[in-house]
Amino acid sequence: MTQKHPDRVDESLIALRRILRATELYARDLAQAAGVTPAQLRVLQIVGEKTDPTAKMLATQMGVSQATVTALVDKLVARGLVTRLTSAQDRRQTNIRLTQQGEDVLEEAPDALQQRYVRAFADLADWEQAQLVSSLERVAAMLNVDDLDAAPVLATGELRTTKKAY
Amino acid sequence: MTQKHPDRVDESLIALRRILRATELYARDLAQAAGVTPAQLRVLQIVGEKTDPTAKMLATQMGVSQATVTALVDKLVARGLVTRLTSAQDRRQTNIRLTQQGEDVLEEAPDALQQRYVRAFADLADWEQAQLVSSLERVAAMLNVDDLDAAPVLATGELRTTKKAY
DNA sequence: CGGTATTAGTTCAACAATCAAAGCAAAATA
DNA sequence: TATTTTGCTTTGATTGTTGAACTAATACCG
Repeated sequence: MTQKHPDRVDESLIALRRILRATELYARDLAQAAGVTPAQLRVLQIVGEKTDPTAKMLATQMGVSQATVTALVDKLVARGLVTRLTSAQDRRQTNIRLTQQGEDVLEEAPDALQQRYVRAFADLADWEQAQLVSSLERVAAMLNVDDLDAAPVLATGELRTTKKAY
Repeated sequence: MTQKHPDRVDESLIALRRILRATELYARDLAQAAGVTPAQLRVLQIVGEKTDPTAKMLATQMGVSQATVTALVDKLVARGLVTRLTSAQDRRQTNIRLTQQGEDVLEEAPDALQQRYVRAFADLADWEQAQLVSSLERVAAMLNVDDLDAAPVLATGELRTTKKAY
């Protein structure tokens, strides 16, 4: 395929990088405002979205080891933001649940970045919204890590030697 | 303005989170493959992009304190990947420069994620590329990224603009 | 000039995040 | 029942991170 605008891939990468950087930097301020660390806030957010996730689910979702989740949950328990519940179905499992205090912390987290985004999104025309969703989902699919994980060994060597001039 | 499709903002947020998660998770694998930690790889990448940045510039770009940069650079110096140079103009400043070994590490980082993205991007039709760039830049603007110069680098993968060899 | 303030960077002490390895208890399997 | 697997915790170690105190160089101001 002929590439008419070789700069575009750079432009898209730059925009992506700016998005990543903005969200990453903001995550720290947000966590600090919530009175917890960024990693702890991530746990709180996931626990708030799912219903009583297990430690395993948290580890998978966050991409860290179970040992790390144990340490993080320990601290959240010590702060009274979550509780551990031994699963009735499988007593090896531990469900993590928000306490009222934990819900309050999530509730009061002033997620200005997301709010600003939501507001700006709402101001777009209908077709612009549709296009944005379509583009973001396409990028997400293009970055899909699951596919990378499916063939890790093949990826490295094959992709590096492939000279895909564009 | 009337919102005809209230689900769309959620869809876009979900897609954004997938993008963030994919890049974050992949960053660790990439750093491990490069033989350094994620934070250290970020330093290497920034040093590789700019020309002899100061510690202050690194701290600003990464969004961390100078003390953190000092610690990170210490380890990279110990591994022989960068060197410290006292600035001639302002002898308070320290410029960080890649060693040959540091350049090698960057060069050999098997950034499969970015390569995958670039290849997928290249396969898009011309108008699709244009739409994608437009959407991503719009999102970046919506996040109010009045940011400094972002390099065309995705997560931890380096884009070699001079060679165009993905 | 000389004195003071600012800036760049390091050091230090403390805490948070992270993981591998080992261990333990419960469930699954044979 | 015996063995294996699974889910989680504990332990021990390393890295990342910061604020505060410190040094050195530059800038500012009378």
